[in-house]
Amino acid sequence: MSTIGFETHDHGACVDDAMAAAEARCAASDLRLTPIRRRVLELLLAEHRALGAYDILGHLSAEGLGAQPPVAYRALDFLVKAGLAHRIEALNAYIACSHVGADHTPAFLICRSCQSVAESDTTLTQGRLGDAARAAGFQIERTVIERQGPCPSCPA
Amino acid sequence: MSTIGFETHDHGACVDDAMAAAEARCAASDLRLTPIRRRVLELLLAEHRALGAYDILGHLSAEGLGAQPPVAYRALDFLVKAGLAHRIEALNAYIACSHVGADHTPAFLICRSCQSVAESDTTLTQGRLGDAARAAGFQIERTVIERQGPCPSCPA
DNA sequence: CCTATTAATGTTATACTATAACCTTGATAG
DNA sequence: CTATCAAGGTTATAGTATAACATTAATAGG
Repeated sequence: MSTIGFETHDHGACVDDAMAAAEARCAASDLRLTPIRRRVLELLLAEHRALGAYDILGHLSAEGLGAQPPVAYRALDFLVKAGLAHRIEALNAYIACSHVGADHTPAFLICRSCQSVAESDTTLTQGRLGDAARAAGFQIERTVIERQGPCPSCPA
Repeated sequence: MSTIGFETHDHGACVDDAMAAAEARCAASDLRLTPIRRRVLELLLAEHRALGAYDILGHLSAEGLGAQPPVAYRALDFLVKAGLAHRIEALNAYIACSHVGADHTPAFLICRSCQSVAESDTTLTQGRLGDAARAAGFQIERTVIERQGPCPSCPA
């Protein structure tokens, strides 16, 4: 299991790599990374932090890329469906995926102060919780795992 | 690990037991289960299903117990803080707790068709995901685990 | 090349979710 | 009995999300 988000790192390279991975994935899957979608992904990648749809929309409209809510929501929906971003349910917000390419069940560590988000890529929970679900006759399609607390950089 | 929600059961007794447990907990912790709070808990217990704040408000206002959003949100906040109900983040909705008394980390199985919710009481995930969090210097205060899919009663 | 078709974007309007702020009422303790 | 505080009442507004329809752009087939 790897965790990305709270370590210091070469963020420029991190963003470049992620954009390259996104390009590759879209090319391979015949998905279109249009200017708006691309820009939204860049905005999300710029911070390891969850951004609301209206935060995104603010940036877009400042850049003349669209001023109405559907513009932001459509781009975010595309990125989420394409596996390039995740929705953080507990915050009604969005974050770029840190593990593009892997078909994964993400688990997030969310700072309640600064809204930094670390993504733990894990399939480990599938085991026992999956057993309980199967016992109940329930077929899991989507899993949300979000843990909140103070991050290493914020006061407890 | 026990799962409550999709099995058939004596629902009258289930509700009665839960109300009794809630009364006991409030008495023991010096919490006030006022008429509105009590009624909201009853409404949540009546179904093993997530209800939105405005669903609750609709019932309350039909019964003359308050017509404005804060009435419902305050009661729901109280119940959640008291451990008598949980918020389902993925649905922006609320459900009665199935394990009153236990200090637990709930995991939910949520039907995407009928919005039935089963609560799995589990501390099992604490282990490995907790390790990852500790390694990242992250102190977990709250955990959201929500899994969605078709339930046994709904078409896949 | 042209045009039929589909995907994406633009736009308006509105629905749904949630809380701030302030005031009134009622319970409780001293 | 009254000071204090918790709960509830009310108005207004903030924040999140989508339906519906018009327009434009990309692509494939002729």
